Amino acid sequence: MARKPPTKPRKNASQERSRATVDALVEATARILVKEGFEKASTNRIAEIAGVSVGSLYQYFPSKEALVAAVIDRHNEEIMGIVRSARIEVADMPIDKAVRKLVTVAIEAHRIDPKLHRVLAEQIPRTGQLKDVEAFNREVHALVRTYLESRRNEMRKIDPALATFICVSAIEAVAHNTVLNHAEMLTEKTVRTLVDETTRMVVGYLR
Amino acid sequence: MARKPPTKPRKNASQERSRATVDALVEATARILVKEGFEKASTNRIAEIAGVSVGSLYQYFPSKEALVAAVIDRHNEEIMGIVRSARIEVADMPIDKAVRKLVTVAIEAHRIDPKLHRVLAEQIPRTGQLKDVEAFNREVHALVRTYLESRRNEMRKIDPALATFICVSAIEAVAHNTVLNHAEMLTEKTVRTLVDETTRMVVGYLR
DNA sequence: ATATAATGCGAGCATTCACTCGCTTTTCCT
DNA sequence: AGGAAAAGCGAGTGAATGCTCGCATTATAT
Repeated sequence: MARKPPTKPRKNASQERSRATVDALVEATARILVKEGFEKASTNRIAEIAGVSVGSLYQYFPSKEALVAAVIDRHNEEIMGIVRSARIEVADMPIDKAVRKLVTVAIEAHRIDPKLHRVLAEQIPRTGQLKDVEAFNREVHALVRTYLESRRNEMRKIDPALATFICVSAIEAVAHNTVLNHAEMLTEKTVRTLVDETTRMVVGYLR
Repeated sequence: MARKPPTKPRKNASQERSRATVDALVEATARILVKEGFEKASTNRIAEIAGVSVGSLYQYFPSKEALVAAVIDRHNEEIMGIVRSARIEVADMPIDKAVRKLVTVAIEAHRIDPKLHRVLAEQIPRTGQLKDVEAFNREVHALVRTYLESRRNEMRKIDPALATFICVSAIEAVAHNTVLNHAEMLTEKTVRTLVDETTRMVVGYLR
């Protein structure tokens, strides 16, 4: 992500300034993606919005793709933060409570920055970044699978990997479609109903 | 889709020739998308592969986007054909049989042209075409909802629109992820297990 | 046969855009 | 203070690409 130094930096140098530049670039990219869409996100424009020159941009990001990847990563990292802590919180809960929590978290996670989420889902051609996204996906699966394995006694006999695949697919799809279709017009009540129903489906399936 | 004629055609003229051209263009677009990806699909290249000149291309398609949209439409139409006939077939079945059929069909539909499906899902920036895809989506929902409404007596008390949303989301997600992750390495047995499990989840949820 | 419309052609235009490079400014270290 | 490295600059380059336009070829009608 950072530049390849021609020689090693003597100390930490003025890292402050450059980190601010990097942040500004990523932030500008995200803003353009949300407000004007992927097509308008040219490197020149990103640099302009970031208040930085194109030259500086290329000092920190080897390509436009890398910039978009950074935005995706930042967003995914935010989501994973929530998911990871939910996984911990859920560790000692019985299945019905746990599933409810996970479903809630899934919807919450998708609601972090719905506009950005939408752009990432609809407009970004996944080329190369696929590996990163897949990694996050695998982590989610692993997190859920270990939980299910720890609660085998509350469940019917079923392959944990398979159960994970089905449950995660279903939960994610509901969360995803909810956010995409109903955008930001989502009442508390609607969300609760959705959570109730999805929980019911998943719990009913597991045992 | 067709050109705007400067004057009305006298008869049906040599429509044969032009229809062949249009077909060749759409087919070439699909082939390039599958074999070389979206980025390589320039209008010049599409024309070249179709054995047609760029000029002719623009006689029938006002833009590159229109060409891609045609490919998407053709693919969606193929899928909808299967789904529509499944809906009819399912009309008089009880819920468990019907759901099983619909789940099977969902996976089958996604398996029609997995490579194309993957490219469309991963690489095509949805800009403008959104409306079309949304229309297909709405039709699927309508098809399922009318079925559920006709079987209300076999189900617990539940809002049909909500039930449709949850079931369709879940089924589509399983089908989609199955095809995307496991590509074309899918044994009959695996598919049957997947169908069994998904059916179990959905039927259990509905009643 | 001749006129008219339909279809097809493809070199080239105009534009966009990712990216480079030579240079200046800022920061750090001694 | 002075020198070196880090950070920043932005006009310019080269390549790609969507699309046009004037002309050529083929089909249809009279």
